[in-house]
Amino acid sequence: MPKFKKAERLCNSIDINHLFSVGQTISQYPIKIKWLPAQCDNNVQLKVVISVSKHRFKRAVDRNRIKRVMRECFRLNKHILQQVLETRQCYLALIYTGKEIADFTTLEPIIIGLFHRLTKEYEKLAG
RNA sequence: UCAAUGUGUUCUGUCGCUUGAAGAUUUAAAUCUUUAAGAGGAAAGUCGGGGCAAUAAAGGGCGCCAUACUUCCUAACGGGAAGGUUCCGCAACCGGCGGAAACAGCAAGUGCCACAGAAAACAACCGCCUAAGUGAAGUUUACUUCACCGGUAAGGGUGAAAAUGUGGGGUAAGAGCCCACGGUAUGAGUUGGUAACAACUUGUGCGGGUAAACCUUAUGGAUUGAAAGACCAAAUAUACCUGAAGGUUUCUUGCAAAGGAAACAAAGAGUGCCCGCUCUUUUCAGGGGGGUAGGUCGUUUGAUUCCGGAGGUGACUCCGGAACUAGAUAAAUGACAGGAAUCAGGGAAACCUGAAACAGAACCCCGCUUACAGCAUUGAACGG
RNA sequence: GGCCCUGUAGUUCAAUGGAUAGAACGGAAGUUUCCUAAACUUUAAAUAUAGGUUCGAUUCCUAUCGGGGCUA
Repeated sequence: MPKFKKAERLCNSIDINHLFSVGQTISQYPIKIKWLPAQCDNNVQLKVVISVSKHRFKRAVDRNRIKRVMRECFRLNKHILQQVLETRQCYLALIYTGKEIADFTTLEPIIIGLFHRLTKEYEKLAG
């Protein structure tokens, strides 16, 4: 069963700053992904930040809604990345750049496509 | 339609998140299994007030800020309840009802009042009056005219606002100068009321407005906010202490052994020299304080919620019983699928299609303000 | 989370409670020119919203809605 525990979230502010300053970007409307190969002590393959801009969505209800939908998409589809990574590790930041509130049904294919692109990029970088 | 009050849809399946409890695995932590719980009436705005914490404190004054009819409620408040007064409205008078009020003091001081207007505050520009006083002229010799000195707020196209209204007396002309009836401010007394205040009697007064202008009076307020604060504590550097290794030079106490102090950087000093020994520097090891990353507590048992009874016009209070009810921290409370109830449209019906607001806890309470679909209840001011 | 400041033409700024809210740049129209630029003339355009105090509010007060800053 796909799960999403606290250990898979990126909470350290130093790591987050490093990811946003050094990491590489791929994007497809309305989602942008920053990613960076990393090394960490734990046995976790992926560490993720999910972010929605306060500037675009002023009400907290809307932001929570989008973040929950994005988290659900990541939870159900992260096996695509995990197969490629095997024992290696990676930091991710999912950023929502759209202006309207999106459904689960519209977001899921976009995220699957982005993850497939990301696997190709990662293999190019690694090997 | 508007306003107020109440309510703020719900069930099942699969997968997932946070916290608590129990059990298992293993290495203390992590993982797995079972089970329980998991967003609002405003969680929002951050506008008042309080708890709590730190800092400063022996107390007081000035300053600054806030409040301002009365009594009460409350932990407290700029909140609330009941009442009073003034104003507005319900078509005028009376009563009644509905609504609003930053509702102490410009009769303490200072400032301001554009334009217009004689004048915007110690009112004399025009007008009215020459009775009294002085001078001149005329003649009827005690009068007239003129001038000076004056008197006067009754009238004057303005303005938001022009000096208490009407009538009479009075006067040279006038004037609360006097009188009557009013208006209004205030002092005293009586009655009613806890009080604000009301009614009546009586004295004194009446040169505008503005305090959401400075200000005066009275009352209250220390400052900063959980990112407060308390505790534990990697890595790195290290004050200090102990032990081991380990020099040189100088001074000093002492017969000597030995001890003390200072400097130097790779050794120095102590004996005439060497070995040895001692000290210092230095190096290593251990301890150790403060403290960063990080973590724990603060943190959810409280001015708590529900039920019943009693008191009070009411806000609210008291008594008894029962219950434990989110606790995240780059931030959980979700996703998908299928129903039920509500509303709208279509349809004879079965049913089909669509809609469902405002909005997301962050230390905790009490209020206020603002937003709000649908449903329910209540109200939306009259007689003589 | 907490604490502050601020809102005026399209933009940047003025205006002691007092006449029709002013200036610069920009916009529009015209003059000039063969055309453009420059220059000149004219013109449109604003007090965030809603109440209140006052004779009168951009200014004073209250609430709401925006914008910005500080605090780790």
